[in-house]
Amino acid sequence: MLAEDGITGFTTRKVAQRAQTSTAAVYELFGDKGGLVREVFLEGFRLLRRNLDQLESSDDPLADLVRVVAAFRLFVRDNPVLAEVMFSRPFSDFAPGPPQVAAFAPLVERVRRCLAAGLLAGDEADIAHVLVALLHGLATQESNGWLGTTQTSVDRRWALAVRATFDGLRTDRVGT
Amino acid sequence: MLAEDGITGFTTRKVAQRAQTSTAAVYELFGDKGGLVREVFLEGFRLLRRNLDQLESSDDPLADLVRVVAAFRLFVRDNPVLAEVMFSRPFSDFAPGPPQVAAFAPLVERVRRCLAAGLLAGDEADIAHVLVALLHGLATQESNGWLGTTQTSVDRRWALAVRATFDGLRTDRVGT
DNA sequence: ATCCTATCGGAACACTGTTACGATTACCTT
DNA sequence: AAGGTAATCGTAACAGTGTTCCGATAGGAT
Repeated sequence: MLAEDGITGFTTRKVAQRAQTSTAAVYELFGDKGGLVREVFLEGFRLLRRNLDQLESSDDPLADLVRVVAAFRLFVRDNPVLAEVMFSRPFSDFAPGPPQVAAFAPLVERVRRCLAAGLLAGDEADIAHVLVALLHGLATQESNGWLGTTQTSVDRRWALAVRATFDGLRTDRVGT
Repeated sequence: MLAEDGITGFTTRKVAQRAQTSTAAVYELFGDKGGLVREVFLEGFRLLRRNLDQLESSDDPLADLVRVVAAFRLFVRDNPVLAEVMFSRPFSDFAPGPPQVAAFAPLVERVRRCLAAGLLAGDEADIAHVLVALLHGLATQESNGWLGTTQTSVDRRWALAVRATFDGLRTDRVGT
C-alpha cells in the first residue's frame, strides 16, 4: 500500500478495506493508527535485516563493510516510502521507539571483523553508530534530491563519504 | 506554533485563528497547506543561516569548521520541531524543493578556507555535501534518541564522527 | 466616482482518526 | 458436547482536518 498509494493514501479505512474487514478490526488489533504504523516501521527493519543477511562474506572485511553500505543504499532506493517511514517521521502521531539495532547486526558484525583485522580502530558500538548516522544522512539526502543533481555526482559523494569515514576510523584517537 | 503545539497542532484553522483571520485568507495567500509548510521550511533555513552567520572566524580554519558543526547541532536541539520540518517530512503533502544550499554558505566558506590552508583536500562542493549529510544523519539520530542513551555516549559519537570524517578528508583520493 | 482585483468571513464538502454499541465469533471450561 | 465468556468485528456516528464555493469588502488605478 505504501509503495502504491504513498503516505497520504495509507489510511485506516483503506487498510481495513484491503484486508476485507472494517476499521473497528484495525483498532481492535493495533489500538491506534500509531500502532499500525509501528508495525510497518518494525517490518521495515526486519526486511532490511533480511536484506543484509543475504550478503556474503569474503576475506576482506573492509570490502564486506562497503558491501553493507551499498546494500543499505539500494534498500532505501528500492523502498523509498518504507524508508521514509523508517527514518523520517511521515506520520506525526507515531514516535519511533528504541533504536532498531537488531537490523544493523550484520553491519556491526562486519565492523567487529574490521576491528579484529586492524583495519579499523576504536569502539565497536561507537563506530557502528557513526556509520548508521552517516548512512541515514546520505540516504535521506539522496532521496530528497539534495545530494546532487546528476547520478555521477551523487555516486561520487557517496563514495567520498564512505571512503573518508573509513579512512578516518582507521586510527583510534578517542579522547583527543 | 510548532514549538508550542507540535506538528499535529499545526493546522490551517489554528494558523488562521492565531493570525486573527479566516482559513480562506490562508488559502488565498499560500494556496495550499503545502505552501504554508513551505514557508516555515524556508524560514527555518533562513534562521539557520542567520545562526551560522554569527559565528566568528579565527586563524584556525579547521576549528572554525568544527564550530559550524557545533552550531548546527545546537540549532537542531534548540528547535527540534522546526528541524523536523526542515530535515524530515512530517507533513506528507509537502515535498521539499531544491536543496537549501544558501543556508550552508557559512559551512562552505569554512570548507574553502580549509582547502586553501591544505587542511582538507578534494572538491569543495563534494566535501560540503558529505558534511551536510553527516550532520543531517547525526542530528536526526540524536533527536530520535538513536545515537545513544547517555549524554556522554552521544557526545562521544558526535566527536568521533566529526573527527574521523575530517581526518579522512585530509587527503584527496578521488577516483580511487 | 467607478470599476477591478485582491482579500477575506461563513458555510459547506469530502475525508480522516476514533469510538460507542450491538452482533457475531472463537475458545475454553465443565 | 454445551454453554458461557472474552475477543473480534460491522455499522454508524462524532469531532476535526484540508479545501472550496459564494458573497462581501476594501483599496487602488483610471
